[in-house]
Amino acid sequence: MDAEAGKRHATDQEIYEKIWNAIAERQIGPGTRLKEEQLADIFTASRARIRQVLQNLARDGLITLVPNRGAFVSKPSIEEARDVFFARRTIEERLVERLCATIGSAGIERLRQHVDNERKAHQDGDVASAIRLSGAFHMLIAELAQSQILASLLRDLVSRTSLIMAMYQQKDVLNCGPDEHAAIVESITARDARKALAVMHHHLAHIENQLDLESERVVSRDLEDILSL
Amino acid sequence: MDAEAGKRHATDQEIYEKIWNAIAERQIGPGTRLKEEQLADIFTASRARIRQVLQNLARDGLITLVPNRGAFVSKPSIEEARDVFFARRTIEERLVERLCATIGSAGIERLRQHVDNERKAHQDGDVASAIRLSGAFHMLIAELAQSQILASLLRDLVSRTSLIMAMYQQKDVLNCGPDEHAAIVESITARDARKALAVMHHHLAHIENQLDLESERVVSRDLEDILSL
DNA sequence: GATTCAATTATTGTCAACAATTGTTGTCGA
DNA sequence: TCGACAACAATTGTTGACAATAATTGAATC
Repeated sequence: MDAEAGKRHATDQEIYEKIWNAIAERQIGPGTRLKEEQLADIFTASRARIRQVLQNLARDGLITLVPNRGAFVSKPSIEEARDVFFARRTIEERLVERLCATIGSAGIERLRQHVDNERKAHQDGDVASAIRLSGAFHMLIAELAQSQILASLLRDLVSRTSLIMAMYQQKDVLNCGPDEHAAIVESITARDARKALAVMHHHLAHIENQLDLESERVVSRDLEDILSL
Repeated sequence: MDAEAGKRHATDQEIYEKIWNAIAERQIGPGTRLKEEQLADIFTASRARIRQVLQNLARDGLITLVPNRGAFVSKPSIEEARDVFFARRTIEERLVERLCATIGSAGIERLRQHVDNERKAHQDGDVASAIRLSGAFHMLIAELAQSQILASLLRDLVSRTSLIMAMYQQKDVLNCGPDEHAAIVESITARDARKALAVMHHHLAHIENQLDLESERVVSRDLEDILSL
């Protein structure tokens, strides 16, 4: 009994999440300008709080703050893109390695369930869900590996990856299909750390190799439509 | 011709750095309360900007923001401490591995020079410098490895490590002596990735094993003395 | 017609005052 | 003497207004 009342004031965290999601799910394209007042109107919050949130988003590399100009959704360069994947391999290979040693049956079940959901979204052609779940799979691995820190670091990297994909991915290639995720789960289940590490490496390399340096589409729809959900 | 004039207004970045350093170099102890107005006075800045800086520090885990209560220097639990070291091993092992493949003679020279400086501070009994340089060594490795992202992630982890040491390190054991750092440089110079990784692993494990779960000294001097340098 | 420069407008950066919250102190009663 | 309660003080949270800065428009000149 709090979620009604027309429109309650959103907390900083909620505003952050909304914008974060909108970017990570590629609803707001790279390069889009984010005006403070505009956001303040949308969330019925003061500019000061929006400002705080933007600062945080900038710290995660999702937006870029230009002094006296404002906030723009980041346009990662191809070098930054490769760096993101390097960092992801570093972290995620270690995570699956650890998972093989520590995961319990409940964890395995959660992974399987998740891949099933991914497969379903994929079959239904639900692209938005597919993208979201694909990122969530990697976050689930981090969560199960019980490293709070690496999980939070990876969270940022995954969202940046979405941004990179929005810019550089060839349009006909879908995200990562659920099959590679299934392979990862399989080797974790078998507790084969060597293989799990290799499969994860392959998976991330695969995504990276799909990058296309030419295309650079900009989406940029009206923010109001997206964020006021 | 700008550093005089009584006291120029410090930029946000500078304020952040000053506090960051004060914490990382263990001049401000864990648990110390950071009042906004107090800091505003010290830096002759408005509370709004201090607030912004505190938010950023909180995001890096250096301070903890309690709603309606204020900012406190974080007191990492022993579990968080172990997590930090796990994350550091993950990142730094990968960094030295890469360094073995990519470093040039100029980079090697910088590493050697740095270790020399460390050794000097160590011999002179200059504890403050020793602590600072010890952290800087790890940051130098990150910088030379040319991964912007891992470098910035490691930066946070190093500062958290300082905090952890301030809380849990047995008092007579010094930081990490320069010898282990020298060993790391040596194996990098030899481009022996296997060994470099092992030495780095050992080095971090060594530090972690020195942690003492009992002691929990709180320093907490007067902030004014520290930050107004 | 194109270019430079000035005036305008829109947007961000900064600040100081006000509101809300929390911790504390002092008082009253058992 | 101890505990509960109420007024107080100290600190954070929020807001709105104002100043500084950068983009834009329009006019004048070549």
